[in-house]
Amino acid sequence: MPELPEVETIRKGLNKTVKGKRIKDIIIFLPKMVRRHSSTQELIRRIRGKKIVTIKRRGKALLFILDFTDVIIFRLGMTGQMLWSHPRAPLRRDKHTHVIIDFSKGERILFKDIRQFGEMCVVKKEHVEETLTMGAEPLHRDFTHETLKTITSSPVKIKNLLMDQKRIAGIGNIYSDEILFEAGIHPLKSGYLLRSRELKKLHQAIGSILNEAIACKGDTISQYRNVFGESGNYQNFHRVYQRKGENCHKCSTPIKRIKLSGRSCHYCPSCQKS
DNA sequence: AGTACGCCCTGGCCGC
DNA sequence: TGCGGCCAGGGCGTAC
Repeated sequence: MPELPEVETIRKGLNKTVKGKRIKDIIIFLPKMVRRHSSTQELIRRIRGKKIVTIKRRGKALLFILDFTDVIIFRLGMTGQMLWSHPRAPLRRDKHTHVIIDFSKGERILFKDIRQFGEMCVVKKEHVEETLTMGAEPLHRDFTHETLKTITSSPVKIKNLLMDQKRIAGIGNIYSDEILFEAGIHPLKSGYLLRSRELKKLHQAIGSILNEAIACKGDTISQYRNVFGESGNYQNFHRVYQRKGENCHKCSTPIKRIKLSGRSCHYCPSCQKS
């Protein structure tokens, strides 16, 4: 389940491997992975022969900036992977490889996705934002205490606020649980009930947890791998996520798990007060 | 407006 | 070495 830290790790790997290179061809094995296009032919036509200027990230989306006007947007969904295959390596396509981007000398990027919730599309640079409709970037310098205060001025439960991509981009189920534990805030608390001190802790926790996870090269619960096929390490440092019944590291109270809007939600009933 | 829930989808796991 | 049933959830659509 790639969230911001996993996508950021993949982005770095892509910039190490295929930045500045020209796309020789793109092969779509599963047409439904391509969204927002009348035909895959149209998408292929716009990508083939183009150079990748750089790879950026917006929330959980990867942006391949092409010369001169287009951008390829990839969303990895739950189980999407972007795997780099070095030049002259034998092609290893399994049934979950839905898209292959070919460079020269057999160098490739494989877009794999077991559950097929991922997607890709091509849009003009100036249409990226309106296509994604995402909120604030939590690691950007303009994500201030005031930004967070505005975002959380709502009766919506704080866990849902953090996961709402239109408010904050890139935080999913794992990191929202971890961030709320770190900030000592109960997941069911309404955003507008947060006191100034809690907002400050939440703002700090968003930065520290996401950066810590990036330093670990992401979180490998099951499917996540970076472009080199390597796992991340953050799963070894979970404070609450998938630790139902285990003791809280701070107070030894068993971690609770509840359902919220169809998603599992983990927290310490003692450390996280409503 | 906020929330619940179904849908897309596959693999892992459980019970028999 | 089955097999049915359930679960995981990102994002979106729909219903209340």
